[in-house]
Amino acid sequence: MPIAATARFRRFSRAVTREVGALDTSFLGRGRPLGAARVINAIGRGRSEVGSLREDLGLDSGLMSRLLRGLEEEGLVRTHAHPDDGRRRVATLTEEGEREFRAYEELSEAQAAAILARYPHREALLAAMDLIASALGRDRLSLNEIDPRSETARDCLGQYYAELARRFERGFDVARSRDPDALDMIRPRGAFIVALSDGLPLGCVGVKGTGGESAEIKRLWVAPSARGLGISRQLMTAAETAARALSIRVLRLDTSSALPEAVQLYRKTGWREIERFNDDPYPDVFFEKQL
Amino acid sequence: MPIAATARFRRFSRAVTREVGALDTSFLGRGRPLGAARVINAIGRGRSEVGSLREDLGLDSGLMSRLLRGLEEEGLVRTHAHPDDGRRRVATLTEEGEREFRAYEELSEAQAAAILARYPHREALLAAMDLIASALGRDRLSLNEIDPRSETARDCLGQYYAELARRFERGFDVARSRDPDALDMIRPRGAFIVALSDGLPLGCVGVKGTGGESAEIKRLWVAPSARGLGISRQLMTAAETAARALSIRVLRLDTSSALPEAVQLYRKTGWREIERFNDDPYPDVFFEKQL
DNA sequence: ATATTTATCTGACTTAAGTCAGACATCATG
DNA sequence: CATGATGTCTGACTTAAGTCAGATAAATAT
Repeated sequence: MPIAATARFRRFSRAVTREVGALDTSFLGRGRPLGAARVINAIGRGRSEVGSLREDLGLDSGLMSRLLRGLEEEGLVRTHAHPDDGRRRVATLTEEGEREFRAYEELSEAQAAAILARYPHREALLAAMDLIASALGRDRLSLNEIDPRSETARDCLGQYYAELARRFERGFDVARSRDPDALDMIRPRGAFIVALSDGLPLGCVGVKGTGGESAEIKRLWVAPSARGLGISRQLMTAAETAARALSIRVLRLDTSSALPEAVQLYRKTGWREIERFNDDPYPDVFFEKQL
Repeated sequence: MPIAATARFRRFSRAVTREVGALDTSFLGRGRPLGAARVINAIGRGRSEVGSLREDLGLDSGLMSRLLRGLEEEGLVRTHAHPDDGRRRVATLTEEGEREFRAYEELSEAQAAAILARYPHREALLAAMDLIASALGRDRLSLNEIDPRSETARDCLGQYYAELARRFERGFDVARSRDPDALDMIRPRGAFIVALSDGLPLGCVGVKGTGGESAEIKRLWVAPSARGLGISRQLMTAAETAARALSIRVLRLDTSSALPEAVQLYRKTGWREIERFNDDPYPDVFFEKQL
């Protein structure tokens, strides 16, 4: 490792903890100690079982318990036994707790906006932040099957089309391509999978079913900031698993020699190149895989 | 502001505080509370007056005092009165304190290396980190006059030459260019100034004197990760100030139309384009400024 | 020379955070 | 249904961090 690398890393670490770290350690001025504020936020984000809360926040069970009692007394949280296991407890926010959670969210948004407003070249700064967040958080990636008509899915697809437009010499027009019908990518015919990191979509893939034993892989995309982290491979594995669960026996896909990384990936993961099987004007390479 | 910007920022902030922030809040396993460790590090980095220590670490004077007493008892720190002002106190590390400081540095380096080792595409990751650190730390930039033969200066110049080689169509060879003699960029003939952010050099500029009333500006360079933050302008201002202090009345410089940002900057800051004044093969634009 | 300001220090607090041992109820298993 | 394991809770601690009101001594102003 070159000597300078750690120096650069440490400079980054200092700059960030000074400017950004304060954000996470601040109580955001709501008159509540950090621990309690963190619990409210964790519950607000969907962590509800006490055990997983504890793990998430890295707290001792005694401390966790006391924090929850405190929030209960404040009227922000209610706890009840887990329906399947009376030992475990589940915490939920009361209406007032929800309000408090939203107040924290708004303050946090406002702080983020205030910090960003201070710097020029915001897009470059954000792109660098995306890259770092993706690299650091790569083991926290979650693959979720969602509705291809949902906002998250449309967000991914929009970025996918924009990228194709940039990559193809003649541009790309969705209308001219065979846009898979959304219903073909919903169970039981097919599936649509997104890779989420901390809520932000970083990639997607669709399995477009026909109702029979064959299906097509469509719309494989990974955000530029998250490339090189093996996300496309994870997405493809998830897509194949989903296809198997749908009793699909053979998968096909079309792609383009203008996307060499994609072609490479398919070659390396057991796909066999086949003859053209459609008359879509954009693709010029075709693959098949038996499951 | 687009809605997504704050979400991206917050994702970054979470990822970073989780992975990197822990570095700064950890005691690095030396059996000493964080506060004391931070004091050792601040002194080791050259903060010695108690007042500036306090400001740097953001501590109450009582707390600061107690931390210093603790470290004195441990035999790591010695304090004595400031020679010019008996009220102020100056803290220095004892030999044992120095050892302790180096131990912290080594642990911190090792942690940085361990984190970096986990990620592929290290150069891209580090470039993103540089960009962010420069943006966040831009008000912490310090301009220092140093010896052009020092390691820091040679580091800057090396990057400068590498950049020229990339930018010029025919490449760049230092030997073919009129490399300013280092002695001409040291007082009393001239000066060499670097911009340091948290110890890392982000830019440089040289004032190459002749011994008379005129001098040349040479080697203006800013690290790619730190462009667009106004550093070159700050460097030029510092160079002009240094030139005035050396009783120089007229500054000249040569540059190239292959470096449009530089040409732009000179035009905007009171420089007048003049005729070619040397036969260096690389430059094709020439400027002059009366001080 | 005296009064005021400034930099640091000391003592007496508070608060947040975290640890540990044991209590208690519930679940899984023979 | 007895047994041990599991998840949560309570009480009794410790430690780190930080606050605040003076005390003290040196510097500066009047």
